[in-house]
Amino acid sequence: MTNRFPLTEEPSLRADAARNRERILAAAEEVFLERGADASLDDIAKRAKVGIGTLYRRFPTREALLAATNDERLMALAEASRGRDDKLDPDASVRAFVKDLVAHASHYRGLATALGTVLKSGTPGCHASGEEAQRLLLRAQKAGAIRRDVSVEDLVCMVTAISLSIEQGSATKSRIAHLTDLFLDGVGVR
Amino acid sequence: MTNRFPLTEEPSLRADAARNRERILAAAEEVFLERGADASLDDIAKRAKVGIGTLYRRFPTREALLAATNDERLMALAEASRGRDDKLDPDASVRAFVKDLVAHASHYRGLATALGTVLKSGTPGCHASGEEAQRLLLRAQKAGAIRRDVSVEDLVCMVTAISLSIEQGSATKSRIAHLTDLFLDGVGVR
DNA sequence: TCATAAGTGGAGAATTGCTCCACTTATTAT
DNA sequence: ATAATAAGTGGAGCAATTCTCCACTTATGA
Repeated sequence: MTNRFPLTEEPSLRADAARNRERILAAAEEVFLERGADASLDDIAKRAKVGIGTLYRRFPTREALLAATNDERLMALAEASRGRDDKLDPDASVRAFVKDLVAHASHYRGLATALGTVLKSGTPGCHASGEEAQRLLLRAQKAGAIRRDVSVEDLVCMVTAISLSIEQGSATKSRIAHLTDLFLDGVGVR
Repeated sequence: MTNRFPLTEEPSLRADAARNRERILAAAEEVFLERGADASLDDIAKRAKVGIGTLYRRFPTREALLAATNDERLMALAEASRGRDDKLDPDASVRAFVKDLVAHASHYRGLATALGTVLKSGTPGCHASGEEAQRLLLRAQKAGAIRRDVSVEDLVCMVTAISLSIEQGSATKSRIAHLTDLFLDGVGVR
């Protein structure tokens, strides 16, 4: 019962096209991981054993491809959050979610920079994690754990910032935790 | 008595080379402003009426050119901060400095992303603003206005994040101010 | 089995980054 | 002034990359 459609395309693809789509996504995942978000799209097409034209037909822009490759992970992230929030108080839920998102954005080089665009792309996973963020935020605000004037965009901005600083060199685990806590303290009530 | 050397080069350049260097910097400033930090270096060379080889000889990487074009502004920023801090309390000084830096990083598209690299480039202006940030931070920490566990890198990280979110669309003045205040609240003492 | 809509692949044009080196020019010593 | 030379110049050219276009191939359902 988990999404009957391949991933995002509603007007079901022809069998071979769907197969190629998956091949491209798998290849993109690998190549992005090895070379970062600005890897050559030709490389991805080659690894998927597909013409470059096919890749462009299915994913007109690099962002579309990035969004698609991140879709599953974002969906999982949203589900994980929903699945645990009766075990955590509102504040801790938000913290956990943000930390997950930071980990996600640091999955490979360049993803952090693209995160804002990716999250706006509207694929199911992006949508789900956006909704989840909204839900967590509201809950925490009702509980008085987070300031009223903080928006989901603010949270995304934080995650981007932390992930970027991780990318740009000084990337110790403790520093990540420090930055995350620092920023999360900032959005807390005074 | 304001720096006798062109800008950063110690082993004084030949007259024509120094002239060309200035022409490149002026052209780069214009082109970056029009087209963003990822503008074509060929365009810059053309506008400066200089061969592309000359540009590369003087600025081996795009980062070097970016750093050089931002050097003067960063120096001015540091000086402005030094010049006003007896009029402001430690907390307000830091806030003003950070807001200036955000404005600087939003000067053209792409600069925010490069800010971290630029600030590490070691040109006089970068060094001066780094020192000033350190000084302001220490002062505010001694006064108990800012948490002890906040570093200059944390501040840079904040500035990058805010500037990035400005670049990525939603860029109202009020939002900039909001984000800046939000983050600055985060680094304050509890 | 066939008509055709859907899909494919890759040649090629356009852009950009960057190197290399044959030439030109400023500077210094005489 | 002039010659020697160190410093500087320009741009041809190669390599990498993005993206378009269209002649061909293939899945599908009637």
